[in-house]
Amino acid sequence: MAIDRLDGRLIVLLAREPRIGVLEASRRLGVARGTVQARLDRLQSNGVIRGFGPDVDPAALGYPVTAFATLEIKQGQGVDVRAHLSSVPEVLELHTTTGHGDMLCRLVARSNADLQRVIDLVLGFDGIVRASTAIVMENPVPLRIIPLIEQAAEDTA
Amino acid sequence: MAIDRLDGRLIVLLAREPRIGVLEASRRLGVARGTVQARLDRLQSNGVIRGFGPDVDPAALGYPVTAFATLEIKQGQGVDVRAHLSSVPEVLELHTTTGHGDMLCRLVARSNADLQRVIDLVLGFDGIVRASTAIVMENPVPLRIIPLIEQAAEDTA
DNA sequence: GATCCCCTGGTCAATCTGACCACCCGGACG
DNA sequence: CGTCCGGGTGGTCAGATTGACCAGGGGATC
Repeated sequence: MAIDRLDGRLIVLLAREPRIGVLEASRRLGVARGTVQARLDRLQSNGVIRGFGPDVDPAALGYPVTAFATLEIKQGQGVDVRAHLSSVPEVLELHTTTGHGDMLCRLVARSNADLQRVIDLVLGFDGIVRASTAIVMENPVPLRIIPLIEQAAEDTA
Repeated sequence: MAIDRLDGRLIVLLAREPRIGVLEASRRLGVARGTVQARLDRLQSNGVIRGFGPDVDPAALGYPVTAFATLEIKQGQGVDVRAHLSSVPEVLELHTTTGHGDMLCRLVARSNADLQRVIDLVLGFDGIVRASTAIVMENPVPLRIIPLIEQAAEDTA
């Protein structure tokens, strides 16, 4: 979808200060409130903005350990493995990929020791041939979207 | 932090229906509005809920291709590599990890062809010895937090 | 038994929302 | 050249929500 500079500024503004309402946003952006409302509606129906769900920190919840596991799947077991993995709460996301592994998943655990339990849970399923796990030490760039927004806004404009 | 069942239900409710306000949430949960307000305040100051930023879909922005790159870094170049990667908008997150690679990053691109440009951008920096990229085909489990919340709420309770 | 913390149920003024409206502008088009 | 149309502007409106209070009730703890 076309994201112009105003859309970009609006999203960035919302990302930086989620609490501000439509009215305040319109003041900051120097446009009429109706404009901001219309843009927001459009961005949401476009699917550019999926929603404003709470941003939960697993670490604060007691799951400070993050790891990525690359899984190799037995031919034809894909569907079952997905179902299995999606039933494990500690699996935060799962992707099927090209390359060495067949799937990549993000895990969290209460501790390094607890990670063993989680990995056992994940692997305790027929259909997974091999797994290799990388524990996250630092997170120099936390999941972000602002720079991409800004680039998209520039590109379109 | 301690997350009891009420906190859990509150977060899940907010995650499912971000639009509802404190008042409606209190009705749904069957507690007083002040209680919900107090819980929310606590969760936010605890850092359990980081905020309510817009949930932006890179695909809808024109970046439908996602990939994960495992990077191997030349000894002592870590800091510079991080700075370099954080300057690339298409790098959505970056982790330092144990295991085969030294870093893992999530990339997006406008197309498979464009991914080449992004990878060249990422690798166009002295200090990265080797990189292996896995393109995401499907995303059977999109980044989620609800199941973990529910488990954490039960564990504490 | 006394104390403390949390939740309850109520009120209040201030604010924001979502919905309208008439009007104006620039670009596209016949 | 004139017209149409989408988008932005500035304004109003009633209704809903927020954030701030308060006194009181329980339950848990010591």
